[in-house]
Amino acid sequence: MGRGKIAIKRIDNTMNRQVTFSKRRGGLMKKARELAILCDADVGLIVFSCTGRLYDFSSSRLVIIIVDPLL
Amino acid sequence: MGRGKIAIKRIDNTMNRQVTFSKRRGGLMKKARELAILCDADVGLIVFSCTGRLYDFSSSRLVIIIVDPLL
DNA sequence: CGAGCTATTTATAACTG
DNA sequence: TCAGTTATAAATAGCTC
Repeated sequence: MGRGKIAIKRIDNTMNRQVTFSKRRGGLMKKARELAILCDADVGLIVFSCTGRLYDFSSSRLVIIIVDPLL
Repeated sequence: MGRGKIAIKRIDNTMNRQVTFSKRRGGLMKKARELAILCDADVGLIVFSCTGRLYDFSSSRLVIIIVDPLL
């Protein structure tokens, strides 16, 4: 989606990769939440950026336990 | 997206909810995989349908361990 | 029903200040 | 860099068979 079509492969340019990561991470989280609400499903989502930062979403009946993100 | 706009709240009609679940689950899995590839991130996604069926995606460096889906 | 079809909405790639 | 804009690609709600 967007002004150009992109192939699904690693984005080489670091800046573009960071920007895409931020935007798509937000979109994915939003859609995870919507699926949980619309369909009464339990959804758990964990995302680690390549720099090791953690982002997550979990619906109310689900718990995500991260034991060691770096292993 | 689609022919009509929908509010983000539980879909009451069972059949519609099942159809939406199937479609959106597929979309969410696809986007999780794309984020992992495009941005070199680790992504883990778990979805339980309201009937308890499990669907998941995890990128190569991540392992999802389900201890007990029903608890 | 389940699989496929589009009219629309939504997400987002590239652009801009 | 960074938040905001916009043109376009992609997802999908309701429909069709």
